[in-house]
Amino acid sequence: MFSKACEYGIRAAVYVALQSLEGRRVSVNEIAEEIDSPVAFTAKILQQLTRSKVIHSVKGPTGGFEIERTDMDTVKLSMIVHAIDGDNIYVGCGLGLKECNAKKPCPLHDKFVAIRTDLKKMLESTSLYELATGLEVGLTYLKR
Amino acid sequence: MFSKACEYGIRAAVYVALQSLEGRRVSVNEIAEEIDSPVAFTAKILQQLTRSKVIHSVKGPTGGFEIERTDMDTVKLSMIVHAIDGDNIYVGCGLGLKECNAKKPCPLHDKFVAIRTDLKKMLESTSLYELATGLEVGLTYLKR
DNA sequence: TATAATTCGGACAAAATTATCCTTTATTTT
DNA sequence: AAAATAAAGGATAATTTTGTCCGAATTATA
Repeated sequence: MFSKACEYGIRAAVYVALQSLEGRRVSVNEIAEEIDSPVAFTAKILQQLTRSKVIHSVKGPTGGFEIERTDMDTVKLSMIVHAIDGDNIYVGCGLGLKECNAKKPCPLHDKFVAIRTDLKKMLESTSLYELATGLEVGLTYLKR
Repeated sequence: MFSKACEYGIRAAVYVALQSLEGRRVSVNEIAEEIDSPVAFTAKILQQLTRSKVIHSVKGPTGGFEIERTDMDTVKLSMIVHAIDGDNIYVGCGLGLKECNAKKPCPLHDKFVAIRTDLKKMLESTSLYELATGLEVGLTYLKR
C-alpha cells in the first residue's frame, strides 16, 4: 500500500509526536532505533518531512526533531503520505490506464474509486495527535 | 496499489476473457498491443497466469490464450492479484511492523484493516466475467 | 516430414526503490 | 575561539521491479 519510505516516515512522525508530547526533542539515531528502521535512510525521510513542514528540526547539540502540540492536530496522515509518496495513492487508474475517468472508465473504475475514496477520507481525517495518543495510553505500539 | 505487473495481468486477463466470449484465442502480441503493455514482460505475466490456472494456453500455430466461459465466473480478481503479487495486499501491517495484530496493534491498525477488508471483499467478489461484459457492452474501456 | 507459428524458460539489462557513507553546515558548550 | 554534536546534502551501492532477448519445446499446416 505505502512505500517502505512512507512506512518509516509515518512511524518516525508518530514517534516524534509522542516524544514531543513529553517535551523531548529526538535525534535521528534515537528515532531509527525506536521505530526499527535503517538510520541513514530514515535521516533522508526526516529531511523530507522537515522540508514539507510536517515536523520541525533543530541543528547542533541538543538539536533534533520535534513537533508542536497544535501542529499535531493540523498534520494529517495524508500530508505525510503526500510528502513522501506524492499523489500516487490519490491519482491514476487502478489498472494503470492513462485515460481512465468517469466518461471512459476502465472495467474496475467504480469499485476502485470507492475503495480509494475511503482510503483518502481515512488519511485526511487521521491526525498525528490521534496516532500518538493511542501510543501514549499504551493502546497501540510502534516497536517491532 | 497494484504492481505494474499486476496491472498488466488484470488487463491481459480481462482482454483474454473478452475475446474468449467471442470465441477467439489470442496471442501475446495481440494482447500486448491491445492493452498497451510491453510484449516480453506481458508474456512473462501470462505465463504466471497460465501456471496458476487463471487462463489457459495452447502452443503452436493457432495457439494462444483463452479462458472458458464457466471459468470466467469462478476466476475472481483476487486470484489474479494473488497469482502475481502474492499475498502482499492481504498480509502485513500498514506501517510495516512485523508484530502488529489485534492484541498489539500499530496506531493505524484498525483503520487500515477496515480499508483492506473492503478491498479484499471487492477483489473476491469481482469476477472476470463481470469485468469483461462491461467492455463487451461498451460501458468500459481497456485501451490507453 | 519440413516449416512456420506460437508459448515456455532462462539469462541478461535498465530503471526505480531502498539503503549507506562521508562531507558540509549550523549551533551549543567548553 | 575551539571542540563537539546534530541535521543537511551529495555521491554511491545494493536490491527489487520492470523490461528485453533469444533459444528450446510444442504443434498445426503445407
